[in-house]
Amino acid sequence: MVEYDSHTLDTIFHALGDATRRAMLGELAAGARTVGELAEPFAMSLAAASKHIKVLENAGMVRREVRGRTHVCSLDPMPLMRADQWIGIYRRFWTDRLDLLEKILRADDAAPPPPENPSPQKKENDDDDNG
Amino acid sequence: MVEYDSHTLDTIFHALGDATRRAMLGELAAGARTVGELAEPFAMSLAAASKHIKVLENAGMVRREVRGRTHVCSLDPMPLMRADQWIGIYRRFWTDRLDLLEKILRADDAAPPPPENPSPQKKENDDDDNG
DNA sequence: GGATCATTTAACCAATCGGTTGACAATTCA
DNA sequence: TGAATTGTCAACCGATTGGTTAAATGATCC
Repeated sequence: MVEYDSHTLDTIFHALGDATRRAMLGELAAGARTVGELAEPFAMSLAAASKHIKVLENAGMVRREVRGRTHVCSLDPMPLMRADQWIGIYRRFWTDRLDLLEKILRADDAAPPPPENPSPQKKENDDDDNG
Repeated sequence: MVEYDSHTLDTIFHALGDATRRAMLGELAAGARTVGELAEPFAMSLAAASKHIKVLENAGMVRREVRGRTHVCSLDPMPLMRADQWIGIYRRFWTDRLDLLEKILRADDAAPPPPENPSPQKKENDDDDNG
């Protein structure tokens, strides 16, 4: 059984909740980068970028190797794996939904279209509650 | 090609970055719940819980159906699918790492231990660490 | 109609966030 | 040695967050 430390997930998801940090991870996916290289694409001070990197580092997604006066950062994917595992609990919900959609589309294709029913009331398929 | 609207991902990951909200999603995975039911397990005011629900709703993960004076919430998994797709880009990084680890462990099992690797010195804790 | 229930809204508060600038530390180069 | 490079740290700022309480809204019950 996978154990999810909620504080750890807090920091992981919080780190992912910022486009700058996600872009930094994307850059690191292509290989190791110095702090300056990671900061360069963004219209912000080096200090601000440095803070973002620290957030990623605290979340465990970035490792840092101090090499002389430069800090070389690299991706550690394990926290992303943790996040993926958490989300994975819900995978069946969207696969179920997509399967159902596919089935409906296929039936639509084969049969004349049923009368439109855009109302919020659920009709014949109200047995798909997820309980 | 999947397109990732960065603001959407911001709100999704931000919504997931709070243990209360993740617990609410877990509850909703078991079926629809009223606002009061969702709020009940938490040591906070109903108003605070209502705000959390609104964050989830704005992120698209919770749908609300007003039924008389009660609001019935249900899970919409599609934003979780979006988050999963974004994280999925990095999947190969951790699977590669786990594959490598497995290979090393297998070799370790069959042969005498190789010289320590060049990373920062770790105390040897090679006791039964079941991954 | 009036009380009660379910929930939102408004106003407020302290803490955190994401950014700035300026000073500092360490390393490298001339 | 002195100057430039690389990056962090500290202090500050305005916006947002996560919580509170009190009041308001709307539906239901008697």
